[in-house]
Amino acid sequence: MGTATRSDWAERARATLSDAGYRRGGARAAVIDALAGQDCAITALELEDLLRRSDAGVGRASIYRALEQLEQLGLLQRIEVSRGTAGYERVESDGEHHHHAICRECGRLIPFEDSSLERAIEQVAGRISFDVSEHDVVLRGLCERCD
Amino acid sequence: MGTATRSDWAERARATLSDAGYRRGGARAAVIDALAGQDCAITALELEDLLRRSDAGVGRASIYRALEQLEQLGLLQRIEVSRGTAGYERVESDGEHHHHAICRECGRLIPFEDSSLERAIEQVAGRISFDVSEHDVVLRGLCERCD
DNA sequence: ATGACTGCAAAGCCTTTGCACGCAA
DNA sequence: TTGCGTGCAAAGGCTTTGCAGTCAT
Repeated sequence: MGTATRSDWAERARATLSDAGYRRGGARAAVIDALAGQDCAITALELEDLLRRSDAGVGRASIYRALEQLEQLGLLQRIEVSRGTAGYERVESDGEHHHHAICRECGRLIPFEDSSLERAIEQVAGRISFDVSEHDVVLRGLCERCD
Repeated sequence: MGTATRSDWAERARATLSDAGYRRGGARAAVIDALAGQDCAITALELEDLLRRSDAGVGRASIYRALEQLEQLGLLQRIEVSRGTAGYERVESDGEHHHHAICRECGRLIPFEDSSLERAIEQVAGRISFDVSEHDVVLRGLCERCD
């Protein structure tokens, strides 16, 4: 109970965009649907590939524009997945989220969750004079395959 | 006692480079000296400006090359300070380090330390099958000036 | 003398922007 | 009909690479 589903996110994204005054369009709809099916961060170029294979294909610029809009509305979180490349993943309405371990050898992303880490971050956020709206933790090293 | 100083870092950097078979050169020496004087992350282009003003000036390519070498030797940590731009800061030998709150309005970096956060990260590192060599925490939001 | 170090310019890569056309409202 | 949404191509910004000259060892 109370568990957010992927379709919930897509629904919320459409509603939020609508409330923000955005119209409907095929490209952005395709981007939203694709993001709804991801389990972890995906880059703009990976998204472009994915959309070219399955659906009709979406212009690269439209993908970047959609990602930026969704990020600004708090529906996506942007993280750096490799030198100079950004990945995006859904922000769930219930605040549930994970962080990433990134393998410096193969670039693989391993997601993990940790409640005491979250607690520690909340406490830090409370004691510094800075209005924290989001946070991100990255562990770097070698994954079990590359070790 | 036991407190690492900036010159210690520069000294260690020179020794580590030497041990790794690198020769001495003016450009890299200037980069090391400049980094030794920084309190927080600095980008390659900021470093270029800094060096052009004070000393003789160092080619951009040499700066990037030096930063990469120092990072690979574990003497620098690379962090994304803004969309698509990397900042570098010293890695101290005693493991002492800070993390950053980044203002989404003005881009300012506010460093902070937190021991319980470090403890939580160590525990996470211990329980996932991933060989963690470094970690990074970023808080995003508004700084007190922009709030 | 040998090969690393450096600087300049050119190329790369991801991302953003300009512009004309199409579609939602 | 209005002007947002889209796609293509071009431009941007940071970073890397090729190459010839210089300097450390």
